[in-house]
Amino acid sequence: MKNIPEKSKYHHGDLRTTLLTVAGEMLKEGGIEELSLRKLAARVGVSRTAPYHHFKDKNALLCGIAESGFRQLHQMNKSSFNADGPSTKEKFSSFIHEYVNFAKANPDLYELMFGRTIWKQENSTSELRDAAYPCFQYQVNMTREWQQLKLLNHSGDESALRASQVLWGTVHGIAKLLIDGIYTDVAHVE
Amino acid sequence: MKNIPEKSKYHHGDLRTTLLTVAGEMLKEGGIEELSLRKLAARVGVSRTAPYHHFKDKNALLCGIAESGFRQLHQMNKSSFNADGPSTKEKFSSFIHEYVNFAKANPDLYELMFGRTIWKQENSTSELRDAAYPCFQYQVNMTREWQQLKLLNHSGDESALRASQVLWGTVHGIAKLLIDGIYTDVAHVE
DNA sequence: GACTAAATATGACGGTGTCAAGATTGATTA
DNA sequence: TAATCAATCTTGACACCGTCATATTTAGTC
Repeated sequence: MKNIPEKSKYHHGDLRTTLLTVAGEMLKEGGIEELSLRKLAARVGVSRTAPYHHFKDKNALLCGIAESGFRQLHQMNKSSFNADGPSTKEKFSSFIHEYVNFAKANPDLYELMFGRTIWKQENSTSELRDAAYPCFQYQVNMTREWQQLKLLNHSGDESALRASQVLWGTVHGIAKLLIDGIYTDVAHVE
Repeated sequence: MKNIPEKSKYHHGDLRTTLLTVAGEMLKEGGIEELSLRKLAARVGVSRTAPYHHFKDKNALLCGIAESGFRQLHQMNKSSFNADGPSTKEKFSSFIHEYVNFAKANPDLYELMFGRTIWKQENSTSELRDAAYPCFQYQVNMTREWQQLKLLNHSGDESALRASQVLWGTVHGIAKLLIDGIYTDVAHVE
């Protein structure tokens, strides 16, 4: 796992990355309320204030976690959309499934990514936005193609942006209902 | 506003209700992270531990807030659905608008009501469930009627429950996107 | 009027985010 | 090589927070 450490003790060498990784683990284990900077620092084996040299805030740390979540999601979408084998329709279906499964597999991460905590007010880091917006944009692009291929209702003057918002809204809503345990089956999506 | 107090000082007389009201105000003002039991108690003019005689937990207080939110939403749906004047189609449209506007007007309350905080694990109070489930059920019933009136696609063996889940998921997703400021216009919903 | 139970208050404990000031180290440069 | 410096990490401190145990006050009841 670790190849660089084992040398010094004082300087960790790769604290920022380690913090993000371990924080992600803690988020998955106990949800966001179990994620404290102090416990995180203890778990990494570093003093309580060490993280402050890599993240301005707890909020900045959360933004960092969400950021990597968006990159992961974006990557997932790309490889799903650009797959060679399956037909467009199959790829569309698999996109939906993958999206919802991502949310279901990482409920707390998903809630963090799309929740109010990091987005409201001026909380969002510029790095977060740099990771999230391309991800959003990619979904708009996907929607545009699906529209052109008549896979989606291109009713009237519906722009790709609006269609994407509706489509994404639907998927997002279903994902959230799924996360909160009200909806349990992923078998039917269209 | 207040008619009962001004008598004793030690016994508030209606603490539980007051706590819920003021907590709701604080939620609206500063979001959930600005809502602490201590500040709430101070604002109400009572000691820090007084609320514990009316709510077991902070979580129980949050459940109480969400509970009244669900009752409000349920009431809104009922009066919208049972209105006399407008046609069914108009009522359907107004239901959607009202729902989304409710979310937009009370973003933090909405996030609390449908968020992970109070629903995950065993956090939800039985009183909360007693307020929320009928609200959910009512939406299913509304959907069933709309289906029967051919206002919604009754494609194949789609049950009312499933249709409701999809419809509600869509509206919910759009509402959340709206709250987080990505989506700004409420003009087009169908 | 005495008693009981509910409502409120005070004190204390461990946990949290974060700032300020000092200690340690790796890299730079003279 | 030796000195310097900036980055990194630590320790100490502060103000919050949720919550428990205990004492105090009051309202209602017999």
